[in-house]
Amino acid sequence: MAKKGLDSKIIISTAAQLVEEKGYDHFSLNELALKLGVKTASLYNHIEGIQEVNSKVSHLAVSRLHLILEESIARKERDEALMSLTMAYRDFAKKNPELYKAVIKLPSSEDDQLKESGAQVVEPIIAILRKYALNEVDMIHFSRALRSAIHGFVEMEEAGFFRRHDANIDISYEKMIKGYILILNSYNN
Amino acid sequence: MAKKGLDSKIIISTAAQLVEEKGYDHFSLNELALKLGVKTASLYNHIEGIQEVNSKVSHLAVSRLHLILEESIARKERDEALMSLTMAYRDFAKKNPELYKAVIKLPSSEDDQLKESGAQVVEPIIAILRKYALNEVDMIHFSRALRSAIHGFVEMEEAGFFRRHDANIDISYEKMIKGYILILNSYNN
DNA sequence: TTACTAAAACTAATGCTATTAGTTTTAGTC
DNA sequence: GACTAAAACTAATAGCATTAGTTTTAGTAA
Repeated sequence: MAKKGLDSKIIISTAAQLVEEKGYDHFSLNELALKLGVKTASLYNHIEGIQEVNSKVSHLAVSRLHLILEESIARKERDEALMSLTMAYRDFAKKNPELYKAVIKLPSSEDDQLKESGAQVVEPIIAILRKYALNEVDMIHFSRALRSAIHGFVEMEEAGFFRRHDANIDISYEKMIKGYILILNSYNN
Repeated sequence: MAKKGLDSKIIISTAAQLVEEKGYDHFSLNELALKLGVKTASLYNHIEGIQEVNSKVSHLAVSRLHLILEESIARKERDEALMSLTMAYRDFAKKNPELYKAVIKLPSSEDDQLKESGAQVVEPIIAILRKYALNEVDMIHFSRALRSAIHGFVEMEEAGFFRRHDANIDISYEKMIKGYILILNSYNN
């Protein structure tokens, strides 16, 4: 019963690990406590409840995605940067499918947090778009469409919606991105 | 304790109603039984378990969406049909946000069922695309991109990701769809 | 070195959840 | 009117999140 040196950070990163191992929908505080070598009730010395854990796991997921997106566009710009970012995004979702599910679940309650976290994914996209000749409003319209396409694609792919045909799925994705790049370049320059 | 005349159909449609009322994540067999005026255990005379209910609710959701998509393209074709279908899709998701969540959850276990249900949404889209000059493979690539964009958009909108700016969200959607129509028409004709 | 305190662990209990086993009632048929 | 199978029931189990109350620990002050 010695103090285990638990803190919120260890709890959340272990939770994220558990989410990836057992699946987002099968995460439980019991298993989390077990993995931490602690009784379930003891977790409540460090957390408010399970929804706080879920929320923080979502923020962790977004942070990791953000990091990867930033890395993907380092020393790149325009078409090359956009292709690199979108590939890195899908790669992240494929390597961390269960954790990625947490990204879309950022609880809509805590609105300010949501804004900040949402911004983490938009930010590198906007950074790329600034190198094209779009006005501010069109940039937002375009970024929404692009994020929709990327997120929609990786989620539907993971859910198994794109299994049916013999059309190669990597090519589908690449063609989709190239379509966006085409539209982007048509704005002028 | 008279027989209540329960059957799978009534159970599933009531479940769908409950999902919409209480939210997809707060659905329970207890509340379902309560709403049907029956004890929870009695449900098991008609269903295997909760995952069967979830699965069938998903199929119901897809069927309803399919119906609406078919209606939306009746007596229309090409650009007009595509615009109508995509607007109807988003409309459905906005009017039935909780039920729409069931659409993406078609359990990946039952593969054959999944193929069939997935097909229900692709089918009317493919029907429209046949009027354009795409070959079979490009049609599949394009339909994947389009479905990704539509689904991604409505899900991210519902999750609250598009709240930040003053760019009008309806216009974002319309511009996105018009982008796809532009690409589609560029294939030739 | 001892006493005190607050944090962090614990045990135990509550009320949800889905599910199963066994029992009683009902509706329809022979 | 008796029989049968379906469909309701009651009761119990196991797992879940959460809360209250208790004990232990680590660190500080006397």
